[in-house]
Amino acid sequence: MPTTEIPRDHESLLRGAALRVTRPRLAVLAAVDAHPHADTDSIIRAVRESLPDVSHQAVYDVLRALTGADLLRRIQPAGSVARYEARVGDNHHHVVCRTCGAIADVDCAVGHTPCLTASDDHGFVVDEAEVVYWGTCPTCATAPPSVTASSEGHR
Amino acid sequence: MPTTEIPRDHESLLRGAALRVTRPRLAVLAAVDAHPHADTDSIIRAVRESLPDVSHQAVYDVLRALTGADLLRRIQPAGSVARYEARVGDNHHHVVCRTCGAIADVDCAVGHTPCLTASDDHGFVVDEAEVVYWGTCPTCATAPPSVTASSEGHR
DNA sequence: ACACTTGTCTTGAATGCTTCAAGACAGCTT
DNA sequence: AAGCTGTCTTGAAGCATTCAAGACAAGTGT
Repeated sequence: MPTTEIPRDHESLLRGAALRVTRPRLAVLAAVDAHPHADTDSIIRAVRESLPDVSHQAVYDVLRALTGADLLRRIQPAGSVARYEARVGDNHHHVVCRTCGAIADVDCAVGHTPCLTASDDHGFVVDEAEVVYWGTCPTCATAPPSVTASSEGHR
Repeated sequence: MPTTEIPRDHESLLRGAALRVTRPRLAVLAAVDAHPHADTDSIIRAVRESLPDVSHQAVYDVLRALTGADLLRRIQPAGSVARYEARVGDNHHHVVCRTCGAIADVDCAVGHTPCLTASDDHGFVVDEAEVVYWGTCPTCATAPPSVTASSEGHR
């Protein structure tokens, strides 16, 4: 994973979305590519490895611009901060660990937006069905239940 | 049927969950019953109509206790604050309006936890599948786009 | 009934993610 | 190269939620 290389891929992505090509934007795209499902803070730290002086505000701004242009996807499971991923266009879902918050991708079980059909949509015009699988990741499942971690669920 | 009460009343619900019966808790249960999908602030205001002096902290605490006892369900669509509903036990999902944030219930399309089977669970032990349908509610669909709303972002 | 014990509520403050605002600056077009 | 427009920097505020410690009341046993 050559992080020093300037990926022309990202540049054309930005141009294709009619967005200006700036170093913070390229760095954010690279950071999200390198760290899927990373939260904003991780992205900021990753970006600052190549651009030490970017402001957090710039990152927030870039993330919003890229999300609005459908170059990035923002996911936010309940109880978690905002996270971003570069996989867009395909409709895939996520498994979230209740214990540690780890996220993994899950391709749609049936393959072609099956859940999009709600039984009764109450007149809503539905354009997306988001599925979140809640469970326990392998690491937390095998780890011995610590006092602090196990009592998180209900006190 | 001499002494048997319908266990629907809130007091027996609390006792059944080994929780003390207090006025704030009864008021919170009543408020959530009256306002499905209400956010914390709405619940606080509703509770204070009958108990003007409850602290917000008490409501947060009660909501956490009731959620932990599975008497309430906490839902939190991305970009929204925490909301609570009294329907528990059945696995139903939600439609969320992108514009105004309105939420409506949707019974599971297939009826018996169908989405629980992920194509590849990455070793996660999945115990729940949460589905959120994103779209536009009837009100926002018919409402003419306001100046402020249209300039928010292009989508 | 009475006091005891434990969990609940009140008060007050802090935390942290995210956004707002105004000016400086740089990318893109002519 | 000049100008325009959108982007980045700086600084600070907003708001939902949580933490902490003490006061208080709901259950429980004598």
